[in-house]
Amino acid sequence: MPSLISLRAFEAAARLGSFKDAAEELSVTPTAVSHHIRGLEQALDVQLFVRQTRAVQLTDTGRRLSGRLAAAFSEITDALGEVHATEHDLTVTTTPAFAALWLVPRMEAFQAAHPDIRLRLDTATAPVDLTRDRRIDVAIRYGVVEGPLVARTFPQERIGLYGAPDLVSALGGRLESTTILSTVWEQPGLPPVSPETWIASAASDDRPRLRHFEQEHHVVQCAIAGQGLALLSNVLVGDLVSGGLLTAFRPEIQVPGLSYGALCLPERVRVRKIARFIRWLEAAFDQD
Amino acid sequence: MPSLISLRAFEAAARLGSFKDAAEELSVTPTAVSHHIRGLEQALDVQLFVRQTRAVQLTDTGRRLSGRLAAAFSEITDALGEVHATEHDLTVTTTPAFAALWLVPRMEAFQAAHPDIRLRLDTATAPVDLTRDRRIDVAIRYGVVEGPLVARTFPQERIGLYGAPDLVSALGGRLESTTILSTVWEQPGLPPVSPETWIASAASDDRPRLRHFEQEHHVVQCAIAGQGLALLSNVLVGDLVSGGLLTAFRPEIQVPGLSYGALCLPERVRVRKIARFIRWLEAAFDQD
DNA sequence: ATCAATTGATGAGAATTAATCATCCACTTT
DNA sequence: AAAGTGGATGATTAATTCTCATCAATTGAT
Repeated sequence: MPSLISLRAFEAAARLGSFKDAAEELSVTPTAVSHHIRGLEQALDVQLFVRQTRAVQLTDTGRRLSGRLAAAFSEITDALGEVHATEHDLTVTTTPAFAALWLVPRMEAFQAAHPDIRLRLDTATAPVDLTRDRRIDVAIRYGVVEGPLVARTFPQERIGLYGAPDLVSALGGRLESTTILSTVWEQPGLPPVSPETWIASAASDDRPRLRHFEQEHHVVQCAIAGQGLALLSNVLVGDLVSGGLLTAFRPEIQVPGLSYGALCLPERVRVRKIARFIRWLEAAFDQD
Repeated sequence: MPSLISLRAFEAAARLGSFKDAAEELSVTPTAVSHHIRGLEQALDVQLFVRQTRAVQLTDTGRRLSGRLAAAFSEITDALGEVHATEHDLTVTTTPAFAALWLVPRMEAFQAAHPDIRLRLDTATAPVDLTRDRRIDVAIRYGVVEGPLVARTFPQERIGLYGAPDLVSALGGRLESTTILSTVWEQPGLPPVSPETWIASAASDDRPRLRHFEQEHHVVQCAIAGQGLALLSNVLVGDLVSGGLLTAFRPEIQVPGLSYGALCLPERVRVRKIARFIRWLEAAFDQD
């Protein structure tokens, strides 16, 4: 059997119709390709190319062979790619807000710590069934943690009011003249905290305006723009507070929220890339 | 991309479940296989085998990869085999009698002259349509030579009576007491010579018995056994006469027969293996 | 018409890969 | 306990693969 390398050289030359181009694709010199193809022709005792001046042309036999070789090599490439993807690509699904406010800013650190794992984010809004869609490796969910999927629940969040620093200091602890920005939750029971809850916790008589958004993300943007106080989880606003974009309004009043949890199929908890990611998640939560 | 050789080593090891067996299949030492697979695992950063004592076991990933690699390598092997077959296997179809009496005894000489061409004989009795069945390269036909397929017609045969030497000398030129053995021809008009024609040519009044066979081959066997005189072509009996198995009865009486011809598709006359075979056929006919 | 540029062919030598050798190791069998 | 088995490892050798230096045959541009 002729060497596989010469077969690959032939396949590339056949596909590109040029030894020179094949050589370039394979990162070798045209000489190497020429040698390989000549050797192949001798080994098979078959003419594969008709040499013309400054050009080569496939024979019928060469064309038939190259077609099948192309299919075989592409199968090999695909198979290797699939292995790499399933071993080294990690797809995480989570809410847009958690992704944007917590995960994305930390992804670079994860990549630095695990350069061999490529993190892919799935931000489709519909809840994903891990048992169905095997392309998802890990889901980070908020609140309800049910079924056999739990891998790890992270510390309970605390919910408070956050606003742009200028606004917060201008208010001086009074809510009367401002707006509370909050999110409309589709799932019943989520979250356990509403603007009213917070006001009750603060034992305040103020009656601020209320504004509701579909997307938690928008709540945040609005708050940063100074248009009101956002009712948000400490987990989500942590970076924004450290960055000086937001600051807590009466930080002593924090209502307990729910928890984030990382979920994956039980049989996959020990898959290396998944175990690594969850371990990294734990450490990152602990650092907050 | 990891080296194709290590992929092949892995595929063999996966298929056989043993580095040692894979090494044997590939005609290398187990050490080489071990090195390759380790290198592959490092290149892909994936574990392919779980090493146990004196045994290895595929991981899930390894199994998936090896399956696809096996398909790819088998495609490569098949493609190479097909190329070799279409280039170096030459399938000839002809009549059973011509095959047995003329071609087969000369095949060895052809093989010696063209060791890179493997001659295959198709002795199916039904006439073959070369335009339909592309597995047949050359047909050697008798008599009717029609259509666009003619490659070469060989010299006209002569038909005479042949018998075992003892019988022929015992007869002393008289036909009365013997039997004429001949073949029943399915195609009308073939051959142009019947026992009656020969008797007429000999201007003989003898009335020998006649015996007809389906197969020309059987006529020959019967004649060799001394059971009568066979009406046969000089082409077919040439070797038997030189070998002393048969001898001509009244050799001066020879009726002209038809010709054998080699046929192939016009566009394939110049294919190397076909051209070589036909050239060899010509030379062999000339030698008779 | 000349001269550079392009594509491929060749043979010799360098560089890279692959294979082996010599040893180990962890068991299993006798 | 000794011998046998299947695999692992590192150093060394063998083999393959690639490049370099040159040629050759055109084509296209000046």
